[in-house]
Amino acid sequence: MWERSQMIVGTLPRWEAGRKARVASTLEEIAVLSGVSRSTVSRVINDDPRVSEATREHVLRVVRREGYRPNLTARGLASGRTNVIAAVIPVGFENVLSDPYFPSLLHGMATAADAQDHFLMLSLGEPGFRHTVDEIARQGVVDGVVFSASQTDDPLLSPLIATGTPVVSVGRPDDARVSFVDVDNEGSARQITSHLLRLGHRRVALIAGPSFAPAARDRSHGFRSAVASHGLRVDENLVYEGLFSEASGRAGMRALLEHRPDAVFAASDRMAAGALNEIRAAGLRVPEDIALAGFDDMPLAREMEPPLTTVRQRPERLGEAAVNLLLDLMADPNATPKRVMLPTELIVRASCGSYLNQETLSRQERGHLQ
Amino acid sequence: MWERSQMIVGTLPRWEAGRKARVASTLEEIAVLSGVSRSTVSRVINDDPRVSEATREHVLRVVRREGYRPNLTARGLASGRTNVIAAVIPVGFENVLSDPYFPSLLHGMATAADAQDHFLMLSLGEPGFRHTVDEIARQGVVDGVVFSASQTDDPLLSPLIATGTPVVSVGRPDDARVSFVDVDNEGSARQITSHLLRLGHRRVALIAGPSFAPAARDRSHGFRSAVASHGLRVDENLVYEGLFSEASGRAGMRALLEHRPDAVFAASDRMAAGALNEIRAAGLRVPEDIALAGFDDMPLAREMEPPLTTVRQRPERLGEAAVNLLLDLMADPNATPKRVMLPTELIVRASCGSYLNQETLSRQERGHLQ
DNA sequence: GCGTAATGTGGGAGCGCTCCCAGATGATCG
DNA sequence: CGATCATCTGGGAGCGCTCCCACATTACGC
Repeated sequence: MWERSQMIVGTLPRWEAGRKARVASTLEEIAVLSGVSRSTVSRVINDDPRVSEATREHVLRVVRREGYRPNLTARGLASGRTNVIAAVIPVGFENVLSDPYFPSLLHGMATAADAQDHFLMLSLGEPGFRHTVDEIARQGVVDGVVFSASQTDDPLLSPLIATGTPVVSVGRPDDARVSFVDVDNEGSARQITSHLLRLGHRRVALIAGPSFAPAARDRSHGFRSAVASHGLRVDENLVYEGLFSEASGRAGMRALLEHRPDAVFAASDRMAAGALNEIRAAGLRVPEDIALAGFDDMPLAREMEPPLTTVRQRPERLGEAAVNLLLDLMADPNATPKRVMLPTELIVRASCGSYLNQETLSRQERGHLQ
Repeated sequence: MWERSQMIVGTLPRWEAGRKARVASTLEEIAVLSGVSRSTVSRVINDDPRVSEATREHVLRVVRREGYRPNLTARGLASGRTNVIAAVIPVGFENVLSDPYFPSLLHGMATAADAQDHFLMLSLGEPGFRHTVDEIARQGVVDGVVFSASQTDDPLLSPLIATGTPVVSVGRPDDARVSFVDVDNEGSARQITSHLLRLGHRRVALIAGPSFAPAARDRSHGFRSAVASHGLRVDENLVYEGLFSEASGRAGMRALLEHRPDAVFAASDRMAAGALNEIRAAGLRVPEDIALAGFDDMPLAREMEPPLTTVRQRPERLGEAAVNLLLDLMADPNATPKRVMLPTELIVRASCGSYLNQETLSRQERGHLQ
């Protein structure tokens, strides 16, 4: 039921259009005003050391007085660099409701870009968009691209690589040619699974992410490796492949329950939330009957009842690292592909039934890890 | 308690750098290859009608065969337009956790921009950022700006206007010179308040947004106007000014409870969520003891217990409308400022204690509204 | 004192486009 | 059949910068 208010288009009182403040707007003008050549002004603007201190000061004074700003388009044309980098965000990113992953990622990218005097251009990897990122790259608008990996081996990536534009992926891509930043999904999954095992659980189930996603595969490997290193073998009945979504978490838990797990590691917090609902629906309790752990540490994890033990990753840091890596790559165009792994944190909360206090547990785990 | 995995920087196996596919890359080259002049190719590329059909076809064939893309930087320098618009997102936007407002807004802007062959540049309005949007505008990188109003009269806005760059604000700004898109906050607030009053509530309280935010002021006016038009006067004890946040909603509700409201309109869903918690903590029930309504219809509203009656606004539509309005303004540089009001929907859920079914209520309200 | 650097500075060419004007061609018409 | 016009095409002049090379000036060595 709803009432719809109407759309209104109106006109505001006319206002004396803000005349642009009168400013000297070209290098040439500044040159004339300060009695030097265009070249010298250019050197001053670009912090070229081959300018005498006196000249520099004088020119800078004129520049400031006139409020001069170099025209970046002209600079781009002459120098072949635009100082713009593109951020490619995958399909349907706004549907990832209540998940601040992409906003945080973007924030990190914007921060790093700004700090290094670059600009961020947003490119959505949606089907139906007319301007794909490879086209943008080929039109010379951007110097490099941060590719925020879609869940699958994205069809946008290959054409982009073919343009020769420097690319950094956020999250390990399928294509081994591209540099990337990522968290240690495998190690983190191993760590949190070990945590469950050390608490005495023996039938630890896995609600995995989709196998086409490298991050999901890595987390599954970590899980398996942890189980194996505790001298157990993985019961395939206790492994379910979901889609990272809450719904698939529920479905997974429903399937797993009949095999009576005593603990569950869900490869995303959202799947863990779904699993929790299903466990409740079955009349069981967390953590008393089944221990539960997730991955991501999104805000949701803290707010769950009970709060969720999980692995914290920091999307903002990923974004910063991606941009910094990209800028490195751009500086040295025939550098070899690089990878950067960012640290994660194991966040222990009530959902795994740890009765040890944090101090103790911390010491235990450290001991175990070395 | 946490364990920190280490940061790792590694090198990937060297890969034969993807040589750029050999492509003709300038107008001049295409001109030579197709035996016409640079000017003619330019006309073809820009859909200029003054080209014979035969020539056009021929040139287009060559263009396609060579995979030629015009260099947008050069075009920008020559034409004075870059086809780039900036989106300014206010301070701390990633902190608005679990609120998909900005992602949706950006998505809408990106969609509209792409459809009209423009690019979106992201500019964060954070203190500490080196490159403010007015500077970006003055450097000639963008043709126009969509300013996503921060809560307060943003200090970034004035310098931006002074540059003479076309600006559209999302949400009514304090400055009357700028065009904007917005939802009808006042009308929508009046409507949802009337809804509460028509359900028989007489002591309807308001948890308002911060008075420095135009949207908050408008919603408060709507509330007051509805109360007045029902022949009641506003009890100032039943009005609390919050900050749109959940915490301020709780605090507001705590203050209001002693004045025994029978209904509460919170000017944001987050404040409504806070109010709900406080009502519960006081041992009261929603909607039996106190009816509750919010504003925004964020996902949270649907998931609350009970689900929240609220006003739905669509950030994505706002983003699209803002970009479209901006492009209109850019096309006609000395147009008068314009405003566009987008429709909202009253979403009736259980929290207001409506015992009427939706059909009936809908008819009633329609009758009442005309 | 002169050669040789080192240090500053100026000017030209050119980045790849757009935009304007001039010219060529053919159609139309009194 | 020349004048007039519409239609199409070509070339020049820039847009505001960077980058390179040439030149002027001063510093330093023996």
